[in-house]
Amino acid sequence: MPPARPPHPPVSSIDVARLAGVSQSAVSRAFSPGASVSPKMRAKVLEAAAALGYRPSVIPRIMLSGRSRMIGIVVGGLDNPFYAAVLDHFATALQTRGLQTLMMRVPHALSLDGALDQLAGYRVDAVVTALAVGSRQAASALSALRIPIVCFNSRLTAPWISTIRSNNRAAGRLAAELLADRGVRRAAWLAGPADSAAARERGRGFADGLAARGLLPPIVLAADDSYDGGYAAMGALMHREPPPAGLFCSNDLMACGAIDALRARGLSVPGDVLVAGYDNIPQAAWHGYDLTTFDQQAEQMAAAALELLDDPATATGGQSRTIPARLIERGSTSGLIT
Amino acid sequence: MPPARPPHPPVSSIDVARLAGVSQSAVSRAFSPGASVSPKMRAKVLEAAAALGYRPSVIPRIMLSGRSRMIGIVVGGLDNPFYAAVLDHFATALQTRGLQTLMMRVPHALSLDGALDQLAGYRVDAVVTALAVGSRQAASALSALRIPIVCFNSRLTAPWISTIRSNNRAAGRLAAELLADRGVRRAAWLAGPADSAAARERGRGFADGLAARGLLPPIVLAADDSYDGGYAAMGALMHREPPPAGLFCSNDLMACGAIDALRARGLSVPGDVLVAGYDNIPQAAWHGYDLTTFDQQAEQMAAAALELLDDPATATGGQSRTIPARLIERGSTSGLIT
DNA sequence: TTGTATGCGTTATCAC
DNA sequence: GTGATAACGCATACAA
Repeated sequence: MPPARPPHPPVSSIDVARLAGVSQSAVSRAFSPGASVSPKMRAKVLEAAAALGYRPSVIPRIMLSGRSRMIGIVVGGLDNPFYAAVLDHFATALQTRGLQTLMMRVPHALSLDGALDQLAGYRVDAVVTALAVGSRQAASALSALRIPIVCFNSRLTAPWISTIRSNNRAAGRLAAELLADRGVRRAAWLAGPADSAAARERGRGFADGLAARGLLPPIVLAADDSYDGGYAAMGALMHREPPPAGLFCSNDLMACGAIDALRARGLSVPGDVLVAGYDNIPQAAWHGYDLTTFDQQAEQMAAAALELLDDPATATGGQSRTIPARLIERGSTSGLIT
Repeated sequence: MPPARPPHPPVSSIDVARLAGVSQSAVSRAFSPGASVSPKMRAKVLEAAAALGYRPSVIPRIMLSGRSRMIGIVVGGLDNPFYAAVLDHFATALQTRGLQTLMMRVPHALSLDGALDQLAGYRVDAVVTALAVGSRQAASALSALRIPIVCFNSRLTAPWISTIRSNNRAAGRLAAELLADRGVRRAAWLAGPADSAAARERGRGFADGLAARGLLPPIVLAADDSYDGGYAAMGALMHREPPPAGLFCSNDLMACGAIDALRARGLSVPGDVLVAGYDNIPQAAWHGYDLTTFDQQAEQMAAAALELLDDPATATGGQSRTIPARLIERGSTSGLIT
């Protein structure tokens, strides 16, 4: 028994050739832009193709060329608008170049290699991920697949693995200086989950910046990487002690939660507390938050990733590009405390 | 000259067979779960495969089986958290079943057929889209592709095209009743873009519900389908006349904008104006908005779509399923106006 | 310009 | 349990 075919098999070039009374290669040529076909032949083929509803399959092309024109993208949850924006920009950029987006959603950073195994089976030309590659051991497993991989905001580079990063540490320093300039003497750092290297760098930069101004180290709050996490952490802090005058959050989602927690306790932002975040998600610009933040410029990150992948010399990995985060100053840090 | 191959061709089963000194079919069997291979043979093959970094390609399997195990999903912009959530749930559901997500992002609903042409070339097993199929003419073009298509919130069904809908009209009525029960005598409807059939139904239901209570028809505000659209439309209304006591918005994003516009004018929600939205995006639950809304239950919509596609009898289209929207009552409609 | 033949990497069938 | 072989749909080198 032959392998089970789908109930409605797609029309093949042979079907079209039969109907048009020509060879199968003629059909192929009629659909190939630069091929040598007489206009008459092309017309005959296209007519038969239209009658049957024929679409050339790219699958055999993948076998012949060894390139699928599909790029795998691995994301960890689109409930954070920043990741949704990254995916959005990336898919748009890929389509402009005639590439497809094979998307995988993974629950944890740990499942990255499992996802990559599957993507490798589909022979994706490259993989882009917002997830960090945790260990050097995981990296060598990925290197073994010999598929170009670009990570956003991961420190690590390796054969076949490149990195696009935001200048997290400098941004953290800048946040500290901004708050200090506004008169903040006592600041807090709302840290994300411990496994994010990028968030750690932002926190370190923030502490550096405070120290450079002769201020005390920040109160460090650990929280879940979400609106609720920011809300809960800020609420918990205020049970114990008076809130600091300045708050820097490892992302905007947490910052929005923190702001709402402060306001729920009757405090004003920026009247009583200045707040800054990171990512510049759309909600940061909403009038209810008007949040000062750092724009990671997702569009440029996507462009940089494709640039790395386009060039055979850099596609084999080991590259690192830094896209500077731009400070977006808004109302949440405009209150002047003196 | 043979066709240009990529600089680093993937390892094939023949390479593994050569290294292990076995036949190529033995390699295939070693990687097929239920095949008859001796443990010794399997071990030998797996060792050689690991040494070379071999991953079986699914591309030839697609050619033989006629099924790619890829589902195309066409979305129109992830800046709306609702669409991001739909995509998120869908990708998760697909992965649970071992299916891949081939994502396409299209600028306008008009480009749906262009996107489908490309997806057809990749021989996706089905297509799911949150975009509405505009005309019956467009539908017949899609039907010709003979690929199962599931549309969210489109009215139209056709051969190969099924629909998963929210009970928009009933929800609109319910919104009207809720506001009327709270003492609203004069209400407004913040309509989305004209091309959304779902939004139109919500508005019609809202008008129906107001009429059933003997109230005047709603003030209709046309706006862009976004936060800024809601903000601008609400702001413009207040330039002309006093705001209505109740507002129903065709989606949450616009509702958030409208709330911020009201507050920017010194009005309170829900103190002065009651507001309800649609979609139950995460931001609706944020404490700053606390927005009453209708949950479209994206997870169930995704499940229903897969159920339609799983059954060969329903995969060929013409089906319609309704997932009831659940009213989520929050603080934005809690003010009692008497 | 057009037709014929070959190969891409895998699975299924058949003979051993 | 194992190896040889056909087939999937298309693009290409070559022959006509």
